[in-house]
Parts: sequence; C-alpha cells; structure tokens
Amino acid sequence: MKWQDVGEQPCSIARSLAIIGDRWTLMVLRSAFLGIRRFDDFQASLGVTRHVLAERLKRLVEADVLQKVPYQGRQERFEYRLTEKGRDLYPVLLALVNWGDKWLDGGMGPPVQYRHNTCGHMFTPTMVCSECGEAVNAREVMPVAGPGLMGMAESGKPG
Amino acid sequence: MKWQDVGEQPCSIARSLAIIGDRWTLMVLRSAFLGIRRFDDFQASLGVTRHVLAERLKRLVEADVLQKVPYQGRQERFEYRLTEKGRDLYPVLLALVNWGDKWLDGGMGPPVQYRHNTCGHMFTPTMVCSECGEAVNAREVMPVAGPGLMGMAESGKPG
DNA sequence: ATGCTAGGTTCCAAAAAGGAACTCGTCAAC
DNA sequence: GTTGACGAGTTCCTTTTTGGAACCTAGCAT
Repeated sequence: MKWQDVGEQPCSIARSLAIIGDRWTLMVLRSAFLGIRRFDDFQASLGVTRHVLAERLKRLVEADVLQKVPYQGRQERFEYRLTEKGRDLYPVLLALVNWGDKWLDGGMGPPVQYRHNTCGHMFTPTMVCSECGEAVNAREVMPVAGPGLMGMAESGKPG
Repeated sequence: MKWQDVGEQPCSIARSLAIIGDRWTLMVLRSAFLGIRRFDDFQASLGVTRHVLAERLKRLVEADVLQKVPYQGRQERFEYRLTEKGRDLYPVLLALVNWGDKWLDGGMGPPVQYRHNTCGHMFTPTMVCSECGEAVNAREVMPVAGPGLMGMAESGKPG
C-alpha cells in the first residue's frame, strides 16, 4: 500500500497520520506553536531543506492546519499561522514532549519544562478520561465500532 | 540537516520524533495496541511492505519500545510486544485519535469509539494539567528552560 | 544600478519506499 | 521421505522522497 492511500481507512489514527505522520511535519508544527510564522524562520529553526519545507507547508495549508496570511502591504509576503484545527493538535505535541521527557532525557532531566499560566504551576501534561477524570492507560480502554464505520466494514482495518 | 540527526537536539519532541516520527511507525504501534504481535499479522493489518516493516520493528526493538519475545518452543518464532516505554506512547495515539475524530470524520462521526472500563463510560481522551486538572491549550502554556538544557544552549533549538 | 530580503523553484545525487520473488528452518500431511 | 505450508525475514529492482546547493523574482533601500 502506498502512503497516500493510508488516510482513506476508517481509522482516525490513519487519517491523522496521513496529514501529520511523516518526517518533519510535526517538527514544523512544533515551530508553529513556538510562534514561528515565516518561511525562512521555519527553515532556520528546523534545518530542513527549503524544498521539503515548501512541500510540507503547502500540504498543511491544504489540510487547513495552517493558514497563509499576507502581511506587509503590497509586497507578496506571507505568514503561516495555526488555524483552530491546527491549534487542536497541541495535545499531540504535549504527549510527545511528555514521553520524550520521561524516556529520552539521557538522565539530565527535561530540556524544557512547561508552566500552566492558568494555575501558575509547572506541570506534566496528562491524558485523562473526559468522564471520570482518571489518567487513561491502554489496558483500561476498549474500542467499540462507531457511526463512521458503518457501511465500510470491508474496506479497511479499524483502529 | 539529515533526519538521523534530528534526535540529537535538546528537545523532547525532536527526540521522540526521531524514533516514532516517520511514515508507518505509529501505524505499527497502533496495531500493537490493538493486540497484534506477529510479523505477518502486522503486515496484513497495515499493508506496509515486509521490507519496511522489518526495518521499523528492528528500530522499535532497538529503542526499547517493542520487545522481541520467542514463542512456540524450539522453532525460532517471535512476538513483538510493547514494553512499558512503548505502552507509555498510548497518550500520543489517543491524541491522534481524538484529533482525527473531531476534524477528519467526513461528517459521519468517529469510526471507532472508546470505552473506559474503569468508569464504564464512552469517553473523549482529554489532555489536562497535572496540577489543576483543567484541559490545557497552547496559549496558556509557557515553556521554561529545564535542567536537560544546561550546557547545550548553543547546540540546537529547544522546544 | 546595485544589492538585500522573503519566499520560493530548479537541478542533481543519495536515500528510502513499493512490489514481488526468494530463502531458510521447522512441521504436518501424503 | 518427498511435498507443501508457515513464519519471519531478505534480496532485487523500480519509483518516490530527501538532502544540498544554486538560482529566480518582486519590491525596497542605498
């Protein structure tokens, strides 16, 4: 199967990964969340080639994760800004940060820590159940067919 | 910059993505969380080529995300099982599911829903602050230099 | 008029992915 | 006691994607 076809399955993970699941795309979004908005700044902050960066930005704009906004009047210059859909990816990045902090810090502690301005504390992002508020782990969760699966049961694998 | 070098930055996102941030790796882990353990079953459930699958499994074993466990006695057969480090990636997948459910369902509702066995309810995975329990969003969070950044300030970009 | 800046393209070589066939022990069936 | 299947890969070859560097283009500043 080609990677392009991955997003057509009735699986939200596959669909999400078809947009953001390759080399560099999540790094681009990391930079976007840090406030970077311009092509050359993305390029400098990431070290990715301009070629690949241009392609990734284009894809993210097409997917409505970033928005291309003109600035500086008459000259054709653009900023890439997160849309609401893009900002909604923040938990994905927090989950990655959290995992890296726990397992990949090389014994030196986390390179960056996070402060929750609302409550004023340094915090650990925690994935909880919306209903009971308890931290969720894989063994306590059971997948069940949802409405978006109907009529597609033959066409791919769920998840 | 080559992708291989991405993981050497003092940034937990970069380090995490160096392991799981390419095409197929998170799909492999999705299958692992669904209970798949054998080479041919991964291949059938994903549609990835055997070539790529073998390389990804090897890398995940080297990174201690999966563990290769022999089974069936004398014959050299193996199961790939999630380690604790691997199980700790569950929040990353939940965050992806949640985003896909919200933004990529094509108006049909989520293909798969999740039940939290502990409390018995269908739920939405929610990323909250460990200190105050409120849902976290990007604008309320401020990154601060952590201990793992010291002495490396020149060598790369944080995040 | 000359150079700078931002935001790209273009070109080419190197690496990775897609696809199919092949290998290599063990085991069960004929 | 040969044949065939199973599981877990490997090998070979073609197509796509990256990586790296140079080039392009409009407006602006000197």
